Amino acid sequence: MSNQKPSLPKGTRDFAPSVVNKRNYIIQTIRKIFEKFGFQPLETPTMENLSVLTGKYGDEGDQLIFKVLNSGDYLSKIKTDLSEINSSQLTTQIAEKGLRYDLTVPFARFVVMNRNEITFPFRRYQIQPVWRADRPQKGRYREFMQCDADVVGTDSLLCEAEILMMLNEILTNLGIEGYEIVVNSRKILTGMATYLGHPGEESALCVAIDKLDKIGAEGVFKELKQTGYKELELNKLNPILNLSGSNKGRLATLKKLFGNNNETQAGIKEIETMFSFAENMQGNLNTVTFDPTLARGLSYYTGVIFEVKMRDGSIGSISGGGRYDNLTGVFGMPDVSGVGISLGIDRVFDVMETRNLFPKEIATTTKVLITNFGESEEVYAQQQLSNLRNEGIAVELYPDAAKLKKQMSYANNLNIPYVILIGSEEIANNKLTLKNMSTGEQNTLTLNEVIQKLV
RNA sequence: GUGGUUGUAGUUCAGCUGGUUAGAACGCCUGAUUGUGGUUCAGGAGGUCGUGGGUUCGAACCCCAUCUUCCACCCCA
Repeated sequence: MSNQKPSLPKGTRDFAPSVVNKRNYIIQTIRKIFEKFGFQPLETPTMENLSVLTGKYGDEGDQLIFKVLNSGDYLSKIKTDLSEINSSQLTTQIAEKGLRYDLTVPFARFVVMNRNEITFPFRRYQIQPVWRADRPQKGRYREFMQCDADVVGTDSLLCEAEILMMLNEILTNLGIEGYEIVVNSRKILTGMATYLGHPGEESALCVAIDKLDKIGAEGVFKELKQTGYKELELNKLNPILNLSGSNKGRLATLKKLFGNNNETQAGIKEIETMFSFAENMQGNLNTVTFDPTLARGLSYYTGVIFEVKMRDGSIGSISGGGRYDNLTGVFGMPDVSGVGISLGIDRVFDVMETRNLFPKEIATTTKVLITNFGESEEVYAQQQLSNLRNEGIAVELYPDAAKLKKQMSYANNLNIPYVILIGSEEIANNKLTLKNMSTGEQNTLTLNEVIQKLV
């Protein structure tokens, strides 16, 4: 038999038990908070029909969708001459399914398909992996986990305000500091294009203006000139790029600047309303920055947009989202407004790992190891094992009568917090010796005393 | 998708202009310590140098291809 070297597809990873425990810690924290805000869980299939996915993420996005080859002898079913078609035409003939690219579009599809069963407004959260055929980099994987919370069926800005609250609560609970929730409105960007004399051309503006941090005002201008913006028009952009002061001050300045530009004023109003709702709920707005140059996000956003980034710039955004007024429209269900955010737990993980933010005790789910002294102690040990499990304590008995040193280092390496020693003395007195592995302290106790300490 | 970069022990990395048996630290195993881990000490095991070709008397080192890693662009969690 030939010896083949095992390997993993590019951009995918195994998660060892200690890593899964850390990821679960993040997921549980997020889930708990999503549920506290009234969101209900939803899961959708790994695969969607390509007709559902295609065209929702722009041309670039379409290319990043992993396609799933049709089953059977798909080649024989091709009707056209292979030499006359290109790869993308071939793709439509041999692949009708693709892997989920995000959780928002499958959610929209679900809402449309189940519109008669759903009670609106519908709040759901969804925690599942998604796949993108992107070129991997740090914090960028081909398979990664997204945690989404969306509300559809209302255009109330209460939802946006709640998103700010949830993000704060999640990140604070995880112990993450130095993050910034950046907000803007797509309407402000649309209005900005009009204001600069290019109505309806905000996408070029968005692409350029979003890079302000990276390439500076000159870079933005240079890029916009290439797409048809003129020097004179661009000068009007300066006061926007140079906004300073508090969120309220910036909003006020912008309001004056844009005068009777209705689109922009509507966007500003949205942000103001969102802020005041959050204030009513005692939300912390110190972590929130209104930035009219934030332009990230997928093409379907129409209202407020969000992005969470680390102030030290150590990683790309850890969360993004916004309001989309017509996502269900493409599936034949118009006039349904939705808003949501997506947290990338792989990036949250990377931030927490580099900053050592994971509590030590989550490294394992096992609470206690019972040592194995050999055949004569086995019966008693197995009984105690069962007694502890019946109390809901996560416990394992070392399966072999290995040297105690080996059993102890097993518990130590796996970060199991307690060890119970059962030898002839313990059996004779009907007791257990409980050792705390972090303090080294140990006591001989009755079963009930042990249970009280461990529960 | 475009351009660049990386790959040597379980892990992180040395390895000179191509020249004998490829090194270190940490980890692992054994013992000091037959009822005590995390510290200490003594000893030991472990590598087809990512993979496949090529150049050469000779390749971890040079060339080509391929996979992988990371970076920039694009885009994004």
